[in-house]
Amino acid sequence: MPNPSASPTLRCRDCPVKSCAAAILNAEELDGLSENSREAEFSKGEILVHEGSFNSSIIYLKSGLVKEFTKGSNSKEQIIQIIKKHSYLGLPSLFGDRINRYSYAALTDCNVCYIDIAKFNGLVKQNGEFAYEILVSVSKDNLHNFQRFVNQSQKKNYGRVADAILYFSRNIFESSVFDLPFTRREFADFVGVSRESVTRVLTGFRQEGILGIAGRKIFIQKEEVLERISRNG
DNA sequence: CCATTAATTTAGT
DNA sequence: ACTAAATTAATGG
Repeated sequence: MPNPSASPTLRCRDCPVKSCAAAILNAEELDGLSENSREAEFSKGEILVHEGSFNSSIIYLKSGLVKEFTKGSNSKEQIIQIIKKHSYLGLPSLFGDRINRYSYAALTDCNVCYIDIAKFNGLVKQNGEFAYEILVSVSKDNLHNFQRFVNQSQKKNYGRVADAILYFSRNIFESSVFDLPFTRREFADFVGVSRESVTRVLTGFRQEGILGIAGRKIFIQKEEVLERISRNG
């Protein structure tokens, strides 16, 4: 028996990792979805979508971590957000635009489903509950992101880095020990601080005994202090 | 396939 | 900007 990846594609109705929205769909709708989606794998570092490209499908992230980013006018990269598994990529530029406004790159190996955009739009138009779930996720992202950006813009380097560490710990990994999915460069692009400052702040935190750091491995030793730094900027 | 080495990327100052 | 370390790609067996 050759290769298992040649096995028949998993039908959407059998998918064990359906999104909240897809969980709403009935059997026929799911079968319709199956006919309009393709699975694909990406390995760490690969680009899933390039900013500026046509928007021909929506991507559902079955597993892995993805960064959503864009280039500012100074052509510096800005990471908008980290996207966890079981959510869609490309929703911000789905409605009312044919162009992807952001790029997406795999931070870890990923499994995704490409969903034809016409099919996806069709479901949104036909099924109010499906559309509602999509709206919920778009709105939540919006709130979270704006809150992060507002906080960020009001803080200095130490506060921004502390914020990001807490963000990873609480929102992404739900643990006080984790592997940063970022290079220092990416970390800098995420928090809007220079690469040098990121390492300065991190070694500062380590020297104060707030964090343990070994390469990309982080463990939080004094969460209260991090919170205080985050609050006071 | 594995082991070396060369090249590129990353981290820290 | 520069150096050292680490990661990745290329080469040869």
